[in-house]
Amino acid sequence: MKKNTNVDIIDVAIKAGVSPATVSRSFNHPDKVLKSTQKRIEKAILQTGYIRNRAAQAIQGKRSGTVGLIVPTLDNAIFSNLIQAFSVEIRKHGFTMLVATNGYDLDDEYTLLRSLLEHRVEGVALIGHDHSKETYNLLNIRNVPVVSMWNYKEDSLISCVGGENKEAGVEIAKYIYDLGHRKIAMAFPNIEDNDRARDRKIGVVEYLNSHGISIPEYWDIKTEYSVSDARNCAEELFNKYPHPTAIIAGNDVIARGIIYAAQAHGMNVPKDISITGIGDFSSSESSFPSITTIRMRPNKVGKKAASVLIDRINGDREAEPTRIKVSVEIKSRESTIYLNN
Amino acid sequence: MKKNTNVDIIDVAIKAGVSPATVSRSFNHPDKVLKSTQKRIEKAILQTGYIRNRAAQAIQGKRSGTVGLIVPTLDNAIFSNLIQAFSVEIRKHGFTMLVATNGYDLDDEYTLLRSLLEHRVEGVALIGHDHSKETYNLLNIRNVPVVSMWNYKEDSLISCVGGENKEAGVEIAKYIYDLGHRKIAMAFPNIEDNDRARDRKIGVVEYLNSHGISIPEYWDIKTEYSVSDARNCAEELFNKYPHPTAIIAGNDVIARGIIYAAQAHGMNVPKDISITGIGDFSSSESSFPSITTIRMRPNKVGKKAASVLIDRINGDREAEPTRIKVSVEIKSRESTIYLNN
DNA sequence: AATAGTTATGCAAACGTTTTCATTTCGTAT
DNA sequence: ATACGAAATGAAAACGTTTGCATAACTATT
Repeated sequence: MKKNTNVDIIDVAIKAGVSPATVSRSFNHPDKVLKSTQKRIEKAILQTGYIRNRAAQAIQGKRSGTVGLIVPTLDNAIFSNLIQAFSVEIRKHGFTMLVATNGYDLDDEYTLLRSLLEHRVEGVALIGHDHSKETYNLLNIRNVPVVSMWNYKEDSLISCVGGENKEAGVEIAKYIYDLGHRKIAMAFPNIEDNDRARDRKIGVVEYLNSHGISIPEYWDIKTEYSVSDARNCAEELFNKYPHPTAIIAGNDVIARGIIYAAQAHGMNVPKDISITGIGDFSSSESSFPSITTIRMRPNKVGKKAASVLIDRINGDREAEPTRIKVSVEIKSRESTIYLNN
Repeated sequence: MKKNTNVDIIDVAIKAGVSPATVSRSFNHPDKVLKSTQKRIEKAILQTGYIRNRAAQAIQGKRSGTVGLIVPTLDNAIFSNLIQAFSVEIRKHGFTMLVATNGYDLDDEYTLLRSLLEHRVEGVALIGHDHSKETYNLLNIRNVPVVSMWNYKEDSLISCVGGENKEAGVEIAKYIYDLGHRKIAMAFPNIEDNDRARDRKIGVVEYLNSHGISIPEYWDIKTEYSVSDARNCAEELFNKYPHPTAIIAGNDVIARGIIYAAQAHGMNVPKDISITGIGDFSSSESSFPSITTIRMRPNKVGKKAASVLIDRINGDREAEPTRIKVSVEIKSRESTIYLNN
């Protein structure tokens, strides 16, 4: 079997009896090439096993055919739905996705962004609005099309697609409050450098405060974004402190961990304790008990963010940021119950 | 703020008072450049805001600094752990990852592979050994370093890192059999084009058959790889057919869905029914009940596969495939119980 | 002090495309 | 048949690096 790492556009051109320019045009501006010529070129491509070289294309300074994505982690369900939707949509438009994870570290994010720009991605997608000064600066200087996913902010510096996380916090707090709960705990991750979690938590706290409820320190659980850590933290609460009648979790993954902890502790969810999430990831509806949560529409956000990004890539570089607010909505399910005493 | 999309290696060279060649060398062969010269170059880079152009580097035909990854889906926990580990390791060696999802479609996979090769990835990682003729052919013709993750095969055509999935099937079946279960159901996804699932299922069926157990059609559940579909399928089983005392699921995600179905049906896991997974994903240990499963070490596989791939990128192109078997091991947890009647 | 060997740097030719501009070909109206 | 505009194609320069070869600047050896 002959190895052909080296067949180029010229070989194809010769085989097809045309010039390299025409072959190039048949890829990039097919309408400018005669149908019959295209056929000959396609045949030549098949015969030679040619694979076009995007690097050589990218060097022209125009298109690289790639977009970059930086997410905190791939390790759990949190961003899975979102990324999958984003990836599929991006692909539809002929782009390939470069992915990097920063482990919630903003300095690392800057390095990753640089690395993506070295590869001349045509656009970049990030999560949320908490990014380092350097990151914003670099995006601005290079004038890269960029979209932030997962949190809506009406005065964001960059385009964004997402729900309003503070509103999500308010909604879930209101829901729990309206069910009659007054002894309420929270479980949130570190809110520093994480605007989504911060906004949610602020929403929850502000709503409860304004209704005369303040959450004591020992009911203000700090957890990582993982089922296991959430479970551990919740178990500590159940073992050491008075039990609340409801726990508001920062997202569905955390909620899940808390539910496991409650069940392991012999409690019934929701009879003994109501637990809520935020996010509505794909398995939240089918778990048992299913999780009462705020629907943040990860699929819609991912898909929409992809098209916003592509529009900006193809469009006006100087335009105002595009900001799309995806409505949030309470999904009432089995993990919560009306408190009647 | 001035926009500088266009500063190149020559600008840096001028600023630093050296030739472009020296700047280039300071990136790629720093040992060949005087320390003091490097300092001047670094300073010039900072002053100009230069970001090197990997496309122009890639065009030399040597390094692109990227590797490609094709996975069936990003949508759930199945590959999350694996990809995260792979991504982190790849990054340590200065590579950026191009990711594509094929939705378990092998024809699509071929198209994606082509697309990755257009971007001149230096290596490719795939899942399992079921790939189209065209895919194998293309990999061979282009002589791309490649590694297959998640399934070990001693005579694989390409390098691989993973556990022996058939063995995993045998182990879990043996475990359930040894607990005294004889009325056993299975829940697997479509095994066509999916060697991992197929091998597991074969292992289960062969072991049980050789011990005189055959699984009736209505206990041979076909499900998708999702919590929700698994739950639906299991609910159908519970509603319509005699109950088995144990269900062997194709992976932990499916097991989770079945557990939810059982609980929703008022059963206690494991008292009323034992349920097992395969895989041991990060949340399997901390769920309630925790899942008895086969540990397939996704983190280790991802990390190891990354280093195998990098070794092959840097090493001998004609070498025999590297095959690394990651041991599988039963993790006995709460979702199973000894059957005493 | 002269020579050989070593190290650091520069020069210029590649790498494989895309695109502008020029040219040819074709169809159509006269 | 002739001229004209439109459509298709070709020629060649450009994109921003890397690298082999040549040269210059040292170091060490005698």
